Amino acid sequence: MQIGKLASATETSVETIRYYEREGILPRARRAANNYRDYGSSHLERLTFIRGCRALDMSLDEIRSLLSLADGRPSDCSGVNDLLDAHIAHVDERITAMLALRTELRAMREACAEPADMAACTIMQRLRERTPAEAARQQAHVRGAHRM
Amino acid sequence: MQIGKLASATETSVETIRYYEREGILPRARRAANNYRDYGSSHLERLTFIRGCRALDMSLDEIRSLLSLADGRPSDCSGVNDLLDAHIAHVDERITAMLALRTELRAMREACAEPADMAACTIMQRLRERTPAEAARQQAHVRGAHRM
DNA sequence: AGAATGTCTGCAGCGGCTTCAGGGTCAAGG
DNA sequence: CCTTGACCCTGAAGCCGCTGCAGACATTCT
Repeated sequence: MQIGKLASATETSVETIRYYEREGILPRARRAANNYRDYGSSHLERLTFIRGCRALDMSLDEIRSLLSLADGRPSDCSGVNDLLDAHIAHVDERITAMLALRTELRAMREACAEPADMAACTIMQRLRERTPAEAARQQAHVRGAHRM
Repeated sequence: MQIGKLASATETSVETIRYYEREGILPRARRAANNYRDYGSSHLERLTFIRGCRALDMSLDEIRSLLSLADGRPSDCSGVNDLLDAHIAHVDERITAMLALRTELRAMREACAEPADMAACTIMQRLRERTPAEAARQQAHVRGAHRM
């Protein structure tokens, strides 16, 4: 199977597949005589798995962990459960932060129901008056990434 | 005011302030004789505004728009309202996506309540069986960025 | 004089791609 | 045989919003 077929079969772009290979998350394909990548069903399965995890917003590192847990010596799946729990907790945090954000945004927006003069615009006023402390309270978990 | 003081007054890192200057979102400070940046109250206000917007998860481009709306010829604030509406809509989309994501993750996790054999782990099974179509449904709005 | 602290510039790195430049390969049609 | 077009290749740069680092200069304190 050429890369284009694998791409359409998994609804992944060709570039993303090459990126996954560079990242070592998708094993290298063997090459045909013309140097084209040649994929088999194991690649298809692996990539399907990866894309499924990505759709659940796992990081490539989380996926790597999952894959190595799966490939490891026969064991129970408690490591998998733990990883999922941690991921769910992370998603929870983001949801909480985003809900608080929305509440605040809506409150601001409603305070300025009918367009006023720019100088009198309550939205702009509130933005100007924000203290760092207020601002800081939000910041933390809004952004999606898995940084710490 | 030196950059360090501005940084602590706004709870922003020194590097971020210099970054904002490079990006042209914070005007350049005049320089003291020793080439140190020297900030006044207008910079403090501007940076406070910027950080407030960032805490509301606006992109630097959105903030730029807001600032140019504010600096533009005396007008009403309907442009500001529109921008806020668009931003709120965007936040809504992300929340919806994240809630769906959480529902799915929880369902997966619960299906594998007590750790089983890896081969039998329902979590791993579901990850393996995911179709691209299923995966695609989520993808879209989970990620935070303002790309289209 | 030396140490600690602050500032300066410029550049590289993060994640997860996406895009681009500049090429090679191959099957179908004229 | 030659062209067209669809596919493939590599390597590097760009996206966002920072963050961190290296190496140098300034200032202040002891």
